[in-house]
Formats: sequence, C-alpha cells, structure tokens
Amino acid sequence: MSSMEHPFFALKGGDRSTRRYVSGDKTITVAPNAAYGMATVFDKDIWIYAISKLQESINVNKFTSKIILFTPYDFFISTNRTVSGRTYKELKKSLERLAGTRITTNILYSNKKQESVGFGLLDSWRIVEDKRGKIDIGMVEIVLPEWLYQALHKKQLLKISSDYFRIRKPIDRRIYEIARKHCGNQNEFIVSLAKLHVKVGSMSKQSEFKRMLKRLEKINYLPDYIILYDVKTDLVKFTNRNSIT
DNA sequence: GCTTCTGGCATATTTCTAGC
DNA sequence: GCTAGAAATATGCCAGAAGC
Repeated sequence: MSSMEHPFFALKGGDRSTRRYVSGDKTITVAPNAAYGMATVFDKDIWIYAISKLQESINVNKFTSKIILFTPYDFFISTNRTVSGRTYKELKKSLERLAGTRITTNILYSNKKQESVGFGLLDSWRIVEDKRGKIDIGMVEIVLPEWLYQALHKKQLLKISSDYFRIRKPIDRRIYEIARKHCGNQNEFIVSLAKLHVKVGSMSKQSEFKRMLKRLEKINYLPDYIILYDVKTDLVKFTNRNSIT
C-alpha cells in the first residue's frame, strides 16, 4: 500500500537522481543505483508477479518463503509482455535496479516513536543458467525484502485489476495505483493537480503533467476508475466505475 | 507443437529545451 | 502557459532457432 501511495518507482529507466518527498511529519528518500538508475513502474511487475505467486501458495496452505523461483518466460506471459531477446536483457536490468534502489523512510511505523528505516526493493537476485544446445535456459531466483514479505502476511496489500498489466503507459499505471489506494471502493476521491503530480513521481513540469492528464481524461480507459479534471479549480476527481448506475 | 530464447526494425513514451 | 521537436528509453511485432 505504501508503494502505491508514494513514488518508490520512477516512470522511466535511467533516472539517477535521488528524490526526497515530505508529507506532514513523514519523509521518504529514494536513492537509485548509480549504474542502472532507479527502479521503474515496469520493474514493479516483478514484485507483483512474485507476490501473486506467494499469495497462491498461502491460499492453498503451501510453505512460503522470501525466496521466489520462476522462469523468465512465465513472468513475461503473466505480465502481458512480449517475449524477445531484448525482454530477457531488460529483465536482468530490472533486477539490478530493484536490488540497487534504496528507500529511507519513516512511513512504515506510525506509532508515537518516530523511527527511520532503510531498505532495498529486493534483497538479492540470481539467474541460474542452464545450457540447452545453443540456448541458455535461465531460472530466476529473487529474495524479497523482509518488510514486503511481512506486509503480505499482515494483509497490508491491495488487490489490483487484472487489466493493470494492459496499461502500457507508466504514468497511467501510477495514476491507477493512486486511484486504487485512495479511492478504493469509495464512490469518489478528489485531489489537487499539484498533489497528484508529486504522488505520481513524474519529473516533468506541471504543465506537461496537466497535458498528459487531459489526454488520459479524454481516452478514459483506466480499469475501475473514471478521471475528471476541472481546469477552473485545478482539482482531479476519480469516480469508481462500480458506483455508477 | 509447445516452450524458451534471440535479434531486428518500427513505433511509442517520458523528459528536456526552446520558442511563442 | 502552451506547443513542438529532439534525445533517451521502452515496447510491439515478427521471423526464426533449438530442445523436449
């Protein structure tokens, strides 16, 4: 839920700037990997994929651990990706970015005692390669961070639409996540354009962000929610599609 | 035939800069 | 504030190879 509310992930690869966000007495610092940059919203698919695999095991009372093993091919198909040579190289880069991006925050502990914590988006990863003729068949092993693993067991996770992976634009994915987190099952959620711009984590100017929001409002294809932007008040309204009769 | 993987080309998206 | 263009990066589509 925290990763949906706050911009832990960049919209574009190669982002090497350290970001700091302040909201009341909560702060969050996102420091990217110097070589590969900050993890992106597409890298987050690995998280989502791993979590759904864990959730499946929990549902059938299977043993679970922070270590997840999967084939790249299954990951690509499950997350609506095309399968190509480049996709495999991208997967490796994604793992580098996830493991290299460091978060420092006090948002995870809301008790009176303020405590700052630092963590990576992945503890570690490795690709177990097996030569089959000329082809390298690889199994990917990732170790999820303890806090993410605990969040799953404490049910601090929100289910997202199965159409999420069909959203190809990173900015649209972020806007959907914010709508999912804040609007949830309520009828509507209203936020200022400036605040939404910060929450999305877009590095573009606000005027540029406004243009992209207007485009999204026009095509209005996000799962579960309808977006309305009021130019006069500079407010963005999310309406739950299920509440419209 | 299916799964897994590679590579090329064209197209789309984000961000930045410049100009009006 | 808005728009257009460029650069960097990501994605879509396709053909094809190899093992089971």
